[in-house]
Amino acid sequence: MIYNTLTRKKEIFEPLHAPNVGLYVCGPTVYGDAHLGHARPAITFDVLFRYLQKLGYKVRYVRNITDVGHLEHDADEGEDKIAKKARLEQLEPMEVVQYYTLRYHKAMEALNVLPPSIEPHASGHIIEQIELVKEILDNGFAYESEGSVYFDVAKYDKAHNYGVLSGRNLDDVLNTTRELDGQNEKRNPADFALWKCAQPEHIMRWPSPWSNGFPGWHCECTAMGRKYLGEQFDIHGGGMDLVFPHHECEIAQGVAAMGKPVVKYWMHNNMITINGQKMGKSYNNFINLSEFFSGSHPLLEQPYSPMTIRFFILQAHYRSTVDFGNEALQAAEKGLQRLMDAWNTLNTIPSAGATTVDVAKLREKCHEAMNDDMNTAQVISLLFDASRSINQIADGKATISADDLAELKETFHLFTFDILGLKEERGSGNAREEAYGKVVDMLLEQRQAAKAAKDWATSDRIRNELAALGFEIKDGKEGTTWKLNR
RNA sequence: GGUACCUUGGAUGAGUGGCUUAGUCAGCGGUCUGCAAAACCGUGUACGGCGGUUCGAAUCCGCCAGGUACCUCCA
Repeated sequence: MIYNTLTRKKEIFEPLHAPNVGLYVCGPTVYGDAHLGHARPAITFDVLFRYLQKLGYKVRYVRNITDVGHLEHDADEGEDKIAKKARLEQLEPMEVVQYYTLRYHKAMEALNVLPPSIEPHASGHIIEQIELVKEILDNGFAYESEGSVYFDVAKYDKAHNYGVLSGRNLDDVLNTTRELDGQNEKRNPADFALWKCAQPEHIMRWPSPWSNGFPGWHCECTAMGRKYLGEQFDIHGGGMDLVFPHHECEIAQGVAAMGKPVVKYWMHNNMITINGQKMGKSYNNFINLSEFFSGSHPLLEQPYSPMTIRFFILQAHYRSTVDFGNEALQAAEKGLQRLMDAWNTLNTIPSAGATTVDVAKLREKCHEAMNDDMNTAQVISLLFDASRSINQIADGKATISADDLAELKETFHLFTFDILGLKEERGSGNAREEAYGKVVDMLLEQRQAAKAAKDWATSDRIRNELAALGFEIKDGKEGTTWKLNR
């Protein structure tokens, strides 16, 4: 069962072409560093991707990189964000795209988000987008004006129904649309651009039958979704803030071009808030993921590891807002540690005759929770229940049979690592080396104390055993130093 | 103004008619321990307000209060 934004109900998930599943998720616009808000859909749909695969589906997961097309209305011209940033930094647009795409991938990897099956760039699918615009024009749901092409919302609304996803009706949209650039080129203020004629200073542009320009910002998902997942596919996901207008327009484009709805299930994750307000670029209250990892942001009391953030996000249901807070993050950090400790304990506990833990029921309830619109919070609470049982066994207050122990290990691993995508974090290379180095220093302090007490047996033993491990100990005038010869 | 949604204990956050006052973190008491830590056991207070439906509501309905998002690029 998954919640479908289109019907506002939980529905049984039935793929169009089982065992294949098509999943499309709106990816980032690569003109800035990924922030906590970007982590939410990436992690949410990563878990969905993982779970569907575990259920035996063959999933093709498409997550795009938006590197063209988003108009910026607060700028004086209809210049897209990538191009604007590029001019400011005196870089080629594709240099900006490359830079932030790599940074995004790095952050995703740290969060243990699996790469999608296909990660198409909008700039690499201009031809498909032009094709889409042509089809909509041919079907009469668009018109050309001054080199740009606009979607005729009023005409579409009569034939089909505009606003099915967001629950709007056209009159409301008309009454509330603000004055925008190029409004005079449109027949109707609610019409949206399919192709935009480029202004002279606009550096990202492509030739088309209408003008040198660039595609409207809803085209890419429709065009690329169709190319890789077919004219109809199962699930389209993204943040709730994309419901209108982005996804609404996608639906309209798809129907206008192909005559039928493209997507069967629409899934939307909720926002992450900070002091009750959405975290976003436009509010200037966002915290980059790299700042979380390093703790370098005034609002952060300490660094938070990628897994802490992943766990923090998964502790809430994906359709609920989650409020950022140091106290909450610290609670997540400790909770995650408890879970990981339990896993390590699980691998050491002995089995004995009778079982006092109902492993089969645990597994069943975990599946139930996942099947109930991906209730990861519920799954985590069940894993904590299992952790308590594990600790009880370790304490000798409960027992488990060999079969059940194996089953528990498998179940625990399946949900914790394979489906929720958590992983054990040990310190990074440098942090570990530093810690090991300090241990050597401690031993040398012990040796120094032994030497001071003229306990030569102990001091020599420490030196010889360290030497055997490859540590060269050098007693100098200024004290003892060491290095590792290996 | 329109549309959608939210309001659960010190913090966070599941639940959506009785089977759960979930779980985590924090607090308190205990067991264990040379001391600690971890672990285990026990423990408190919650469902925004007011009505209604019902044998029974945090859960359904209505009204009120407060809040958020979208309507403009946004995850």
